Amino acid sequence: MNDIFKFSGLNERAQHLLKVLVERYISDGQPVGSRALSREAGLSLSPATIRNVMADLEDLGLITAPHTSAGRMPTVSGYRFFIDSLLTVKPLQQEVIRQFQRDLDPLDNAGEILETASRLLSDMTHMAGLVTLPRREAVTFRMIEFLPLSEQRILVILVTNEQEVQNRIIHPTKRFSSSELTSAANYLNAVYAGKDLVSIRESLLRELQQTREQMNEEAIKAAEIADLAFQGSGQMRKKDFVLTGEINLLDFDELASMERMRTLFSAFRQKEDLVHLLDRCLESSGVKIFIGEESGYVALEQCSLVTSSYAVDDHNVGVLGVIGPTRMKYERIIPLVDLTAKLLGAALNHKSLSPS
Amino acid sequence: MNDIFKFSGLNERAQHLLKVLVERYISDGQPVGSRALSREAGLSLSPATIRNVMADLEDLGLITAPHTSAGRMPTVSGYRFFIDSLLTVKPLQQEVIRQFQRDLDPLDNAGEILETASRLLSDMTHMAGLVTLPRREAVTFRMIEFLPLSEQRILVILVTNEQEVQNRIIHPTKRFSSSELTSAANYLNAVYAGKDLVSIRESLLRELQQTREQMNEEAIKAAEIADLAFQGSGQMRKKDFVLTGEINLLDFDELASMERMRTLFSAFRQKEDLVHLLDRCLESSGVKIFIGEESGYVALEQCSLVTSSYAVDDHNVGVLGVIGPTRMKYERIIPLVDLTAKLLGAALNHKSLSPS
DNA sequence: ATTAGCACTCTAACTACCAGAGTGCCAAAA
DNA sequence: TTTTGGCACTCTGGTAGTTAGAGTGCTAAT
Repeated sequence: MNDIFKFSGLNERAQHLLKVLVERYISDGQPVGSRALSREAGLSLSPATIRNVMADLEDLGLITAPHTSAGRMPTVSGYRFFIDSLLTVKPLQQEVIRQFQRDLDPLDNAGEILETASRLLSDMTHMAGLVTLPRREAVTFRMIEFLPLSEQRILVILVTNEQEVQNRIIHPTKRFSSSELTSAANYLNAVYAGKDLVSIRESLLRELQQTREQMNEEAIKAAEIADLAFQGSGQMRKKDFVLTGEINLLDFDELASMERMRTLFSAFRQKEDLVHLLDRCLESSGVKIFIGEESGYVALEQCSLVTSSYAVDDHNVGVLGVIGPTRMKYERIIPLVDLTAKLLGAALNHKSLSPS
Repeated sequence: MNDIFKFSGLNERAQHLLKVLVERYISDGQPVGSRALSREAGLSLSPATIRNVMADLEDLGLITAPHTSAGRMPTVSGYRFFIDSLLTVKPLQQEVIRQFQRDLDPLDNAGEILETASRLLSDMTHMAGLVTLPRREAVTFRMIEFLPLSEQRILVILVTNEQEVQNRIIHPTKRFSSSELTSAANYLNAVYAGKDLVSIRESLLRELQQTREQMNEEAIKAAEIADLAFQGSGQMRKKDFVLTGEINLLDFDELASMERMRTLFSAFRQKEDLVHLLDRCLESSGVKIFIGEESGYVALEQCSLVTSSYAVDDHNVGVLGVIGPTRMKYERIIPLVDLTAKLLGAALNHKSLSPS
């Protein structure tokens, strides 16, 4: 925003030339020279004039030349200004929207929906698609069920708010009879339905620490087994996000050095940094863009990240987006990400729970 | 085997030289010349003599030279002969074995065990690790449970033979009361426990086609809902195998052309070919090796695949292995793959079911 | 059977050398 | 004052030539 202010002193013409330059660079990846720009811009100005303007743009740090006798290419600031003020996004074709719906609508399990959203993103953009799992703080308890498998092993089925079913096997030290289990389940279902998992765990711990006499037999048993059952149910997420189409990134020659790829792929593996970056997008809605180093992570140098948060019940619960070379067709990518976020939210909203 | 026969006419000395040559080539990736070989082989033969032998080996198609004035490197037949007759495998260090056990033992869910096995393979070998999911034909039914979620949605929990729990949501057209559901579950559990899923489906279909009068009310209801529940339970596998450490492959310069990587990675994506190849390993036990084009798939050119099947209850149910450059340290990789297969089988054997 | 010697070949690395593209600047034109 | 043509300059990328080094095959001597 500061930037917009700073650069808005640029006259129409300079802005227009910058726009054309960026577009041209994005579409063929070569530094753009004054000749090419003069032809392209439709302003009937001679290359010499263009050169003057380009020199100004370079002074402002918006474009740069890899060496004296090459054309110019946008800097990060150049891209930023282009995206914030110059870009004219392309409305999506109806057909695309319909296809997204066709792909997402029939699914009725959260895992597949996320997977499909990610795949749609990567397929449509030919870059890497990325969808974080919906965040779990808001997980509320719906019902629990115990199935005795053998003497010492009990299968716990935990149904949470319309999103998913968790299975877990516990090995209680005490023995529980089949009827004790059912009544424990009944008790828990009655008392805790609708509460969120974190507070349930707290309350269970409290109960167990209380002097036992105050509680009836049934409640104690229930609390004991429930304590086991809920253990670790909070942070049981093994995955942080669904990433698809990483391979597409091999196709971009600006990224296609082995070294780059290696760092990029290990960044995908490590996840922490990426997750942290994505979490920062969770707060506010709408499309966000990180250009190259802007993200603050070296691995993403030369890459841009276009993200949007998605919402369930009007709450932002996750973030999705695409990762690709800085030199990407933003005017097309942005609406795609936006659309996907909206449709993903919608799909999760009225769909039901699922196997993971 | 044919090959062994064919080449066994080679005298001791030629075989020994071939062995040293292959080892040397594997360890530094450069074609090996007569000078180097004469030094390395410990036979106190002059380079000239070595050259004569090398010429013979070349005539037999065991080694080849990339151009006139380079050393020789093994051909596929050369590798084959080396592996089948010349290789001396290194016994594993106790420490390694213990680490594998440490990593695999504490896990109690099938998914994690497979994942860990694959990761162990890729980490220890610095190549790509691969574990197919245990095959499902042998899945037997243990118990089923129905949880009504809402009017039209019922959560089905299907527990199979110690391996895993499947969740599925069905939308029956008829309404089922809570007690109908429990009695249906009881009925199914009583009748079908221990049978395999395929035959259960068949038998269910048969029952449904029979004239209804012959069956009691309960059985009909149960059959109807069970039919829904078992639908698609056979081929519900979304994944065919667990693949880890693909990224490691970027580190090998013989594979590190973008073009190679692309074809390789799309082969991983497509899966069919790879799965088909792996399935061929399922029949027999023991370590199998495919060198380069031997596999019959172009994508694996320049790669070798070292596999072994793993068994549960003395039945081979899956295949695991590593994919890496043809130029890999077989004497170390082979026992590693072997060990992993054995330990994976063991871990699956006495471990219990799991969330997927 | 082995080896030394030698002529030969092929690669990889370095140099030199344009041609092409593009720039910056200056002075003339508008 | 803005625009433009002209010109000298610079940098890259490709091509050609050269050379050192590694390795070979063959022959003749051991």
